[in-house]
Amino acid sequence: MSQGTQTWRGVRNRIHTAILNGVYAPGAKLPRDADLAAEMRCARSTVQRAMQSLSQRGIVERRRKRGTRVCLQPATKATLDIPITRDEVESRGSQYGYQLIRRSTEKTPLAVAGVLGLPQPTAMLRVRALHLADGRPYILEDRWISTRTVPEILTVDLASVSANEWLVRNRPISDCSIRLYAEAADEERAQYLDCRLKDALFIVDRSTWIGKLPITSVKASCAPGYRLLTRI
Amino acid sequence: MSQGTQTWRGVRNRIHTAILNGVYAPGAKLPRDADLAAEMRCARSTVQRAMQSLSQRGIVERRRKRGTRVCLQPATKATLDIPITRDEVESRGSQYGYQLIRRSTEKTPLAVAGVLGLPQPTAMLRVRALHLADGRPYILEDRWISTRTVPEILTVDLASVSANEWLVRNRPISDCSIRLYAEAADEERAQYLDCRLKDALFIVDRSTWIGKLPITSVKASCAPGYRLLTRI
DNA sequence: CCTTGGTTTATGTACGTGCTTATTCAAGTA
DNA sequence: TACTTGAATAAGCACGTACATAAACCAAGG
Repeated sequence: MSQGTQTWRGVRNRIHTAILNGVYAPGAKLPRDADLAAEMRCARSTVQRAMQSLSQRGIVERRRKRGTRVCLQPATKATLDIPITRDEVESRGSQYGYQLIRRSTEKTPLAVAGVLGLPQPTAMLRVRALHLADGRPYILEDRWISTRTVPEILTVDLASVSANEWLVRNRPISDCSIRLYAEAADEERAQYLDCRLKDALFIVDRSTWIGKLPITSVKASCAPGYRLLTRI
Repeated sequence: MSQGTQTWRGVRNRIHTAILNGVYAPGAKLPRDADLAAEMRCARSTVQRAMQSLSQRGIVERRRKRGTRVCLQPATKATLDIPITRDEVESRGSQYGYQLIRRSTEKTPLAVAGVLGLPQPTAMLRVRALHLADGRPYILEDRWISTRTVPEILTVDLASVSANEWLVRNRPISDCSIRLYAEAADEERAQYLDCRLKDALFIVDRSTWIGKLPITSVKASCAPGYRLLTRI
């Protein structure tokens, strides 16, 4: 039964194609799991497994008691991998380099306090650093780290190990929010990234928390030519 | 036992914190499911459910016979929703508008044939269109559609319904590849997007297939100020 | 007519069993 | 030495049952 109708993938595909063929219109309610199971001649748990996959993909929506319905607004769901920068560079076969630019303690700007959910600007550790690939600028990061949540960061030698790496390897996170956008290079970034003023930069703005406690917020400016790809 | 150790979330959290606390180092092998289940006093299937979640998040890697090991290269995994542009605009509370710019049949450039996996440039339907939010330019799309895979597209009135919408609502896809990057506005895009030459544009370059057959490849240039956010 | 509280219903979760399948490892063979 | 074969192993899957929980529905009471 490698591909048969009895496997949860098979059941998922049958339900999916039924939806795509209009057997169940967008917004329509599907039969209850038990009935589908009977129809498909499989166990309810197999239908459940199939439905789990379909709802993760945003194809159906399931609510207790309300039942299962076909999503009204289909959206492409894509998964992004944002690895540690060192790993990203090395997996491309390049030589990784890292350079600390500045380390200071400052009050967060309102925007940073805002995304981190802080009621008011707070003093945090600010770290600016440059990641290099084969000696050429790759990503310039401007990072704020909460010294309340991560006091140990003050004892780390950020000239030899990047905050990026140290945090990922030492601090669990429970929540993460990412904003992606484009921005023109200002003078400082043009200098560090070795590009021209107003060149289009790809920006990855990421904040992380453990529970409700903010850990860090980074604005990563990627050198021109950078591309972020989705996984499958 | 809403939060107890017997629920799969509970088990997942216990295993996760054990990993984070270094009980299982990166790359290390975890006990087999059955042993973990005994240790946690739960069924093996509960451990399986927990592991399913952990491996989806990229925290552990599971292979038959090889067992479960902690991932070596932790990467933040984020999920992007790319909705139909109309839905995106309307869910922000704006008025959606759409305007067809040009519709033609041309041979695909090498780059487009390349991402779609075609051995050589092929004639396809090319559609350029502008999506508007509250009457202002929002996204300019330059789309190629395979008339071999989707011949019906030739009969669709693309002046009244966007290809984006028609395809999503009428054509199932099995694979999708997305590239995100930044690019400077050229003269044509500056004109349509009502911005200045060389302004930084956020680009979403997306290709879709059904099986091995290419459906469409779009390069969407977003108006300055556009931000793509991750879901949760 | 509105509130309230119980009943019903459909999904969510837990468990244990039995079987399948990919992979490794070691022994045996050319 | 290299290549094949087979046994052992650990995850993957399917099933059936039992119970938990959220939400919708309905009926009784103020």
